[in-house]
Order: sequence, then C-alpha cells, then structure tokens
Amino acid sequence: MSVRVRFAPSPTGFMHVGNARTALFNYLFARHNNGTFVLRIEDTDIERHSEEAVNVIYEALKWMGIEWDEGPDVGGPYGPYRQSERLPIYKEFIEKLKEKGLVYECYCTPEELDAMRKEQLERGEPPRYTGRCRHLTEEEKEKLRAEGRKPVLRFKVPEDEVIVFEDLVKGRIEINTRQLGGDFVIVRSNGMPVYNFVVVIDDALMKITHVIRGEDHISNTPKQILLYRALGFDVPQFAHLPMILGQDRSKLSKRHGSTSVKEFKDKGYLPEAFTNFLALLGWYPKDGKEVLSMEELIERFDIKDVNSAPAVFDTTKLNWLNQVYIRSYPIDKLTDLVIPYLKKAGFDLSGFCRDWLEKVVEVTREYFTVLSDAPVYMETFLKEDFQVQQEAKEFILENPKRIEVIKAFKEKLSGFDGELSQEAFKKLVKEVGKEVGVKGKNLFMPIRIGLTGKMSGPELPILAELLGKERILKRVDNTLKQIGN
RNA sequence: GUCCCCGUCGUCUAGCCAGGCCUAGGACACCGGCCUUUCACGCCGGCGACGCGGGUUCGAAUCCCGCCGGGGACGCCA
Repeated sequence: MSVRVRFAPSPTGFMHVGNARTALFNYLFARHNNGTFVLRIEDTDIERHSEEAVNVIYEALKWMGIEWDEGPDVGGPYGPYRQSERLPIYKEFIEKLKEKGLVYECYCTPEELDAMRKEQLERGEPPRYTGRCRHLTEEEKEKLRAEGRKPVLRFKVPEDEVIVFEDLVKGRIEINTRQLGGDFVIVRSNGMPVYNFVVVIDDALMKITHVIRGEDHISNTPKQILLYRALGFDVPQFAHLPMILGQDRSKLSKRHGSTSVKEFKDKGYLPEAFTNFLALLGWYPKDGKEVLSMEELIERFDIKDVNSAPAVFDTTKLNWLNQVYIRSYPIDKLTDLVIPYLKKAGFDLSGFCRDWLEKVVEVTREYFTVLSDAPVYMETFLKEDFQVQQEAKEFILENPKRIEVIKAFKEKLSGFDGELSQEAFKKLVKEVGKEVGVKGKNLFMPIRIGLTGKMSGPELPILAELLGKERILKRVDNTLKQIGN
C-alpha cells in the first residue's frame, strides 16, 4: 500500500513554526517513500475561518518549498479537502454510530459541565464527564428539549479497556479508557461535528496511512482509535513529533518572540535555511551532514530517526545556516531578494544598474546574517553623504598625519585620469603613502575612512573600483567636512 | 489532581533498542590563535554534558527500580 500522509492545519491566520515543522516532516516522509502529501483545511470552527487565513497557509508552505499533491485548490480523488465542505459526509457516519447505539444525546449545558469539572478538580479528582445523560428516557429528553436545551452527541467510551498503539516515534503507548475523561462529544449542539470525530472520518476516507502530528495529540489518539474501530475503519500508523519549546522550556508560543513563518520570511531568512533548520529540530541525519537541500533532506529522512525528546527553538543555528545559504546563493536571486529591503530602508536605486548592484551584493553578502541586514552593509556603496563613525573620527584626529593622508589622496585622485582599476588604485595609495611618509594602518585606515566613514568593510581596491573616481571624491569631501577640515 | 511523554555540553544532537570500540563524538554559540596593512570569511585549538540515588554486571550514558525535574493532555478548540 502506498504511503499517504496529510497536513491538516486550521486556518488561524498565521503559520506557527511548530505547524511548519509538522508539515515539513509529513512532506519529507511522503517524498522519501514516493507517497502522497495531502493538504486538508480543518475549519469546522466556522467563526474563525476566512479565505485570507487559508492563503496564509498556502503562502507559508509554498515559501518553504513544500508542495501538496492533493488539497482544496488542486483537488484530488478524495475531496473535498476542506472540512466545512464535508458536512454531508460526516452526517452519514453520525447516523451509522446512532444505528449502532454507540452514541447518545447529552443535554448538559456548558455551565453545568464547567461546574462539574470545577467540583471534581476541587475534590482532587481528574475532571471527567460522568455519563449522567447516558440513560435518559425519551420522556426525560422531551422535557429537557422543552426547556429549550439542544443536545450534543457523545460517544460511549468503554469502561475499562487498554488502548495500545505503536507510535513510530515514541514506541508503544498504552492508555486505559478510564483516563479519557468519560464519554466525549462528537457533535456540538449546533450540529457541527468536532475535531476528534471528523479527523477520523477524513483520515480514513482519504486513505491516510500515517498520521504524523504534534505530541500534544497523543492524548487524543485513544479516542480516535475507538472511533476508527466503531466505524470499522483500519487504524493508521501514528507518529507523534516532540514538542518545540521556547527558551523557558514551555510550549513555544507568541510570547517567546517570533513564531510565525511569515516573521522569519520578513526578517530575511532564506526558505532553504529555514527549512533546513526546522528539519534539524527533532531529527538528525545518519551521516551527520547538517547543511542539506530539500532533495538531500528527502533522501535522508526517516521517521524512525526522529528524536522523542522535545527541542528548544533557538535561532542561533538558524542564523548560521542563513549565512551559509546567503554565501552560496545564486547572485541574481539574492539580489532580487535584497532589493526590497533596500527600498524599504529608503534607498533610491534608480541610479544604479543591475549589474553593478549584483557586484555590490557579491562583495557584501558575507556580512549579512539576515537579508534585512543588507541595507546596513550596502549603505557603504549606495550613499555618498554617510555619517562618519565617531570611532573613525577619533582615529583620524589622533594623529595629524592621518588627515594629511586623506587630503593627499584626494589631491592625487583628482589628478587621475582613466579607469580606476584595482591596480591603479593600489598604485595611487602607494604614492600617497610615500608622499606623506606613512604606511600600514596609518595609510590604509584614513583612506578607508575617507571612502566609507567606517573602520571596517570590504577590501579597499574592490571598493574603489566599484565606486569610481567621481563618487569617491564626493565621499572624501563628505568625510573631510565632518571631521572639520 | 489524574494520566501520558521526556531528561547527554548554553542550544541542536550522535551514542541507548542488540552493555565494553565512550578518558561520551559532531554542529552552532562562546573563548583563544593563525591568516588578513581593516572587519568579516577561512583554518587551527580550547571551554563544555550522560538529572540524582540504588540495583544487575567483571564492566552501564546504554538494562531494572525509585526519586527529582521539565513538558503535554484532561473543552460543545484544533
């Protein structure tokens, strides 16, 4: 039987990194096994659902390089792929359970249930539904209905049975049905079926063979297995991924900082780096190679190698990976990605040709951690009226020879004719050094400051060649003016 | 409270199932050096962990028990 997995997010308006990793692991597992990756939208909670929110999911997956074989937009043989469109299907199976006598109507109100739970907790008991509506007579029901109560449908949980499943990540898990919290709701009073029920119908009908999801679903699994059995479906294999934790070791949430895929995209993380990083959260390749393309991830991925311990979400390594990818990215693609950040930072790029811009990206890329760093480092090339750094000013003022160097350099360059190649620039600097009688730091640093206003940056000759005579002259004047000469 | 899951360097992890090859390996971060007439890159080196206590064994990170710690779930959310 061929492998079929699914990613089933609910459209909340943002894609959490935990969900992103779940999607990725499902995808890697599917591709590694030549299986099918299904995208299903879990929107039974209609109030919150919006088309916009579904798009957020599409965008995030696409950005990460995850493609789905079946889904709401691309269709597939087991559609529809949106739970809100599957209501008639659910109805059919609800009827089946009714016929079998495995469900019953419960007229308890949310308030009553809350009170019950509270009491139980106070008595130190685990909160559970006591099953008090289990044996209501027709008359009693009629009476409750007359009060205006609308019933929910509850599934009868067997008394004392051990549900066992072999989790692909965690190993054997056994849970007694007594721990399930009593008969659970499968249809709300408004007629809408709940997650634990629809997920089973959908996974079964969509022929899902492996359910790969977060560890927080372990406690739902026995309930779902009960439903699979009740409906006569084959139970799929389960794989529960360890939780992703924040710095404080609690479940990662908004209060831990950036947790949505969009935020990482906007900060300027490359999708390759982000995906690579996520893959390493809870999984490790046998050969220990850590920088891996999607193809390489697919090749190596095995659900059995997934770690069962939770992982702290620490972006330090993501930063490193991003640098690695930035340095090896195709320069035209990288330039495309960098330009929006430059514009946002207020640079007018109309005066620069594409070719030149790419060259600048090439010599500055090794300084970026994230793409949003680009403006800071590229400013050196894009702006003539830069601010001279305080540290640089002080350095020049420390020794009168240093300002002399800048002036001599300006003089020499003004009289220079022709293409300012790297070689020509080097020669020029050498002559300045001789003239003023300095060398080393005292020669090079003033020139660097003259050109950039900074104490550090790319190699001078490369910088000079890319800038050209006119712009260098403007810069030197700018520096001189700020130092007070 | 009850049940479930988890516990190796600061972080991601290898090793654990099939005990000795582990004076516990790698990566990131950090620190130091080299390279470089700057910074960064790169290269080399360093720091740094088996939660605790018992047991089994000639031998335990690995097996068993207990404790402690962390997390998750107990919804008419998914």
